[in-house]
Amino acid sequence: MDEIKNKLFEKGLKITPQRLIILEAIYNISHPTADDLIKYIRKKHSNIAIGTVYKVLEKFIEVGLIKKITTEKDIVRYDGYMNNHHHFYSSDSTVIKDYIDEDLDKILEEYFKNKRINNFNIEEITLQIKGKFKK
Amino acid sequence: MDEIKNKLFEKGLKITPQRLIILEAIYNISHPTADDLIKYIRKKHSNIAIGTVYKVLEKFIEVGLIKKITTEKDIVRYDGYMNNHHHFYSSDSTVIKDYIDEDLDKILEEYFKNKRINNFNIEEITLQIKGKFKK
DNA sequence: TATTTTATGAGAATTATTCTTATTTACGAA
DNA sequence: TTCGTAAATAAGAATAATTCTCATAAAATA
Repeated sequence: MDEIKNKLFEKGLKITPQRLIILEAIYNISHPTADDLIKYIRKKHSNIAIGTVYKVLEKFIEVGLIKKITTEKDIVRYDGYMNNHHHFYSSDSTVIKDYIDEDLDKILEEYFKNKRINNFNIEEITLQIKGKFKK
Repeated sequence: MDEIKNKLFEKGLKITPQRLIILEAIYNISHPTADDLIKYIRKKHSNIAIGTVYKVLEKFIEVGLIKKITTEKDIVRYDGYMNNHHHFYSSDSTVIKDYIDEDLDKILEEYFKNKRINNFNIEEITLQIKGKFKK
């Protein structure tokens, strides 16, 4: 729990019980929706407000503690893993899995450096890999 | 307009005025939301029902006429361009631009063929390239 | 400890999407 | 061409996700 406290501190955020609980929940659930987080948190802390969760998530994004994940759904998902990585998306369920591949990142970086896209400043490249998980 | 009629026919869909109007609108707006489409369509055809637009979009996806685009927002965007392609996402606006690059597609296909990801059947790889458009 | 700023809770408001039901329409068969 | 039927549409209610408002509470810091 002190690690989490530290993360808030490093980003210059005030340390509140709600923020500690929410950040820990993000680390414990894979790519959660706001609702996933609320349900998870309310098992132990029944009185956290929904609006608070949304506000805290927004703040975390602002300071770079978490990111939104892109999906096709009208629901937002969050990701607490901040190193560059990609995602496998199940085409027949809502499961999303991280895919970390630094070799690939280098290949892409090199590719686009040579490509010289001239009207766009690339900040980040993320692959969405759609398909089916084998059981 | 006959091309659009033909697209519906090829997919075995009944040809209705609403479907023709909606599909044409999709081709005329870049990566529209349902609301973009409704507003655009209602300029000329004020009596199309919102529910109809959603149902038609769903049907179009089902038969492979359009796709949903992944975004970070709790709003769904649609894309009528069905060849494999990637997207530039503006990090300071909602603008999305297509990026077509068959060389890159081949490189990625090759890369993942060699990589032999063993618990996942890849169906489609899409790059999200985030950054800023230069003015 | 007092002060000030910021965060939180509660619930109303808003927005996007889905659902329901009655009516209408497209289109193949007669 | 007309008819029958399954499918599509309109209208609006219902739902779900998110944002907003504002009064209260709690952090940080002087």
